[in-house]
Amino acid sequence: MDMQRKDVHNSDTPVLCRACESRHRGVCGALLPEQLLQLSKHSSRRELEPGTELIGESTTATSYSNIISGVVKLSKMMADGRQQIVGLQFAPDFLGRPFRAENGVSAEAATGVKVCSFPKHVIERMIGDMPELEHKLLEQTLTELDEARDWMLTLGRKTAGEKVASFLLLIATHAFPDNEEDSVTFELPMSRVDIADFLGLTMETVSRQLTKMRKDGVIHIVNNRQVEVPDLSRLSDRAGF
Amino acid sequence: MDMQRKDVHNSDTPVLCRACESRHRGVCGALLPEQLLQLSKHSSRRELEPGTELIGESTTATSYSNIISGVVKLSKMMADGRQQIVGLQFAPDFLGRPFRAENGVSAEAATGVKVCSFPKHVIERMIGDMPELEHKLLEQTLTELDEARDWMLTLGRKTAGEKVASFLLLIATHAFPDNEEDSVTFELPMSRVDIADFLGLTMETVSRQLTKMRKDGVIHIVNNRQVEVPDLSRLSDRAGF
DNA sequence: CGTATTATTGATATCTATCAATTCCTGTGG
DNA sequence: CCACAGGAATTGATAGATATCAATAATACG
Repeated sequence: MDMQRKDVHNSDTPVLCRACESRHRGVCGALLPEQLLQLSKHSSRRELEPGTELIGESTTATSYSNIISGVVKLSKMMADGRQQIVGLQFAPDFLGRPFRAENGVSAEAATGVKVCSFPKHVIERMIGDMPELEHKLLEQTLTELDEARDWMLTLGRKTAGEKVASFLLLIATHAFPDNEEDSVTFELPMSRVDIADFLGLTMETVSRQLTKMRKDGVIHIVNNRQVEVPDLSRLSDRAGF
Repeated sequence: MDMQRKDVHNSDTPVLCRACESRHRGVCGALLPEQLLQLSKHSSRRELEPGTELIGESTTATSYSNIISGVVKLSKMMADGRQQIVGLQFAPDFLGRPFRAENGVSAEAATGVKVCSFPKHVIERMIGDMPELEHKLLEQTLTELDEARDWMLTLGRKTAGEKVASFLLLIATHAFPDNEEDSVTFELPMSRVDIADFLGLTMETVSRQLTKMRKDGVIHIVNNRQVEVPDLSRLSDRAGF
């Protein structure tokens, strides 16, 4: 079931969208050129530095965004400062919660991020008019729910070593969604502290596990951020699959 | 925004639904009497013993259900047997994943459970016809996603004591959604092993933490399953809020 | 009642966190 | 291009929390 619509005549497509990498992906993929035009009238593209906050944990969102490129981290914090990253969002994910007053999580650019944003009321009206759009939203939400539950297993039942391997596998598969090779090289989208906050560990434990995997030849650490995995199936084994 | 429709004339309502506790709740609340009639032609009520499996982790679901009463636990298992409960579902939650081939989780009756089930294709056709129904589904999915992320914080960053307190609080609030009192007594819907699998702990640790809370006067354990909480705010403090 | 299951309690082992140095990158200015 | 500063990451020593293994106690059930 392919929801994407290809524009036969580019002239129908709004200027802003014409060069957009996500034109046919994510929620925009569900829109007709005419609807896209409507939306694009109110939308704006922004580039965000790593660390920029997009959404506060208990603020009411006034705008929604499509991620064009980069990685956004969603996190929750306890009163005493303990933090847990509850999800990573990649292009072309949709960012924001229609019909929900509070967000419950804060969203922050992990890497440099390009987004296309539009005001809350515009998208909500369009959703009311277009079942197709709401369907797309349900699809993404179901996917996020599956990912959240997968990660609950990781957080609750895996050892530190398995957790770190699971994280590397997650990044590797998202960086190269349809990779067929055994070997991949990729850039980690975040610091050791962030990785620890995603895995429910400390920075030191993450570091030690990375070192261990390096010594065992499962990974090669090019520099702090670049990692090479010579054999994905060995990494997969380490992740507990 | 109240999605429920009250039937002015009961005569419109199908016999099966007339006495149903969930008639105006969950997905059924979004349906008109005539649509309800359509659905009820293919639906059947079942009562399930504790421990009955509703959905297998990697099986394709052929039917969907509304929970009328009781608690259903959703869980994931690793190859070596480690288990993690990734969610609890209470009435009037909807059980099943439209548009998704695999379930990814297994569902099992934690307590005795009453459900109202209908075949996959019936509900999927109705969803196509009724945006309202899909909206309801999106709402529930968003709620489940929020709950999953809350629990990720619990699993990743809370201590054993905080985890057990969080669990008791979860059950207390679901058993009595609009309780105003300080004090509540309720029945735990599952065994110590299950609680441990939900919290990412061992049975022994759960037991020790319960004993500790009992000695500290935060809870009173009537018997293995019955728990009394004299002061919910003290429990709340223990949960890390 | 007596038996089987479930839960508690105890002793010890193991894993991860914490605290404390280094060491390694990265980026900047000479 | 090199030296240096500051942050990020690694490594080491130790403490603390939870798991594991084992025994006992309580509860549910026939």
